[in-house]
Amino acid sequence: MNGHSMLVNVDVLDEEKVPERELVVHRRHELDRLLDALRPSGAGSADLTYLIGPTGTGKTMLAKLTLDILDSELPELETAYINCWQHYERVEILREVVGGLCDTITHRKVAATRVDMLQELRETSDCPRYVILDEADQLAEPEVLYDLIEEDLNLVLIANHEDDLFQGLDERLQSRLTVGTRIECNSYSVSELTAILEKRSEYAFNTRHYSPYHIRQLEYIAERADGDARIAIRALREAAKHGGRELTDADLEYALPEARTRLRQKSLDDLNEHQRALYEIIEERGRISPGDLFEAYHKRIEEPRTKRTVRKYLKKLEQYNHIEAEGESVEREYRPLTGDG
DNA sequence: CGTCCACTGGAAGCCGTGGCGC
DNA sequence: GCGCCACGGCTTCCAGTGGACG
Repeated sequence: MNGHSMLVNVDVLDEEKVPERELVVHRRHELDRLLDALRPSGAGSADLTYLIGPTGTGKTMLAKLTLDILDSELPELETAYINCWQHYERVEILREVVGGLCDTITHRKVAATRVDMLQELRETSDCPRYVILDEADQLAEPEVLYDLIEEDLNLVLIANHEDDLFQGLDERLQSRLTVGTRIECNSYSVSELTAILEKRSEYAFNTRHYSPYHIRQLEYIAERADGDARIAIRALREAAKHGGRELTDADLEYALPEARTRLRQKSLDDLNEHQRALYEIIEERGRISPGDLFEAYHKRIEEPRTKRTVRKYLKKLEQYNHIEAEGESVEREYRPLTGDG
């Protein structure tokens, strides 16, 4: 890139970091809509907003950025961000919500029952409160939504597909949930992704002039990223780390698969050795019955866990979209999921 | 049909850890 | 420093489900 390409701001190429507002190029409309939807209108009625779209389309970024902006406008508001992949049981979610919203360093952190926590929420309700439930379609017990909308909270639900969100809910709750604002984040087009990358590299490399060659490179990354901004941004970062003063095509060829592996690896890192062994076996076999899987796992690990625990691990792997379970009972089979999302 | 078998996931109990009050 | 106690990770036990087989 343009003579001296020094990476001056790595954070800009961190797909996890919430970017500055001016870095947002292709979600400005959605950002405004979300801000409008969430800004306290005075009515004080509980609000419900949906952010729907595939992975890597800026949903989490939008939600977090919006709360940052609102927070700077009205510092007294309280917010909680919860990723439902990490926490997906009813009490867990409530605990996180209470922890985030009620900064009362609860003397009784004990009080772990649902009713107690709802009570706690009710007692501390004088300022606007916002709860983001990310990956909300992963909720094991969507009834928790019922608890939350009862409590005059502003809920932002993030999910890939809206349908998944409503599965297995009783009609009463379903009709309560259909009233919210829907904001869709579709997959980025190649030109949108290119624009995002241009903006990012402008800040990351502190340069404003691109050679046509450089633009062409960003385009190339964008073409290969499947509309997923995380992959694109990560790839640019890997390329910058790999390359010298100027990015070469070889840097890009290295960076693209590297970005995917890294992103995948990052979620695999959350697994413990048992979960990883199970995943590896499933990946090696391609397709395996629970019995064979347990047997193979038993051989591979020195101190294997019991079947019951293994089942919990497998459930977790399913939650994380690393594997997929098919069929029931004796016909059950596990198989790996490679593409993400 | 009834019985067996493989499998899932809920419930309860065990135990080590870590925070808290004294 | 000591004892208490809740919590999380794990196990054990079990009810429920659905295919296979006599």
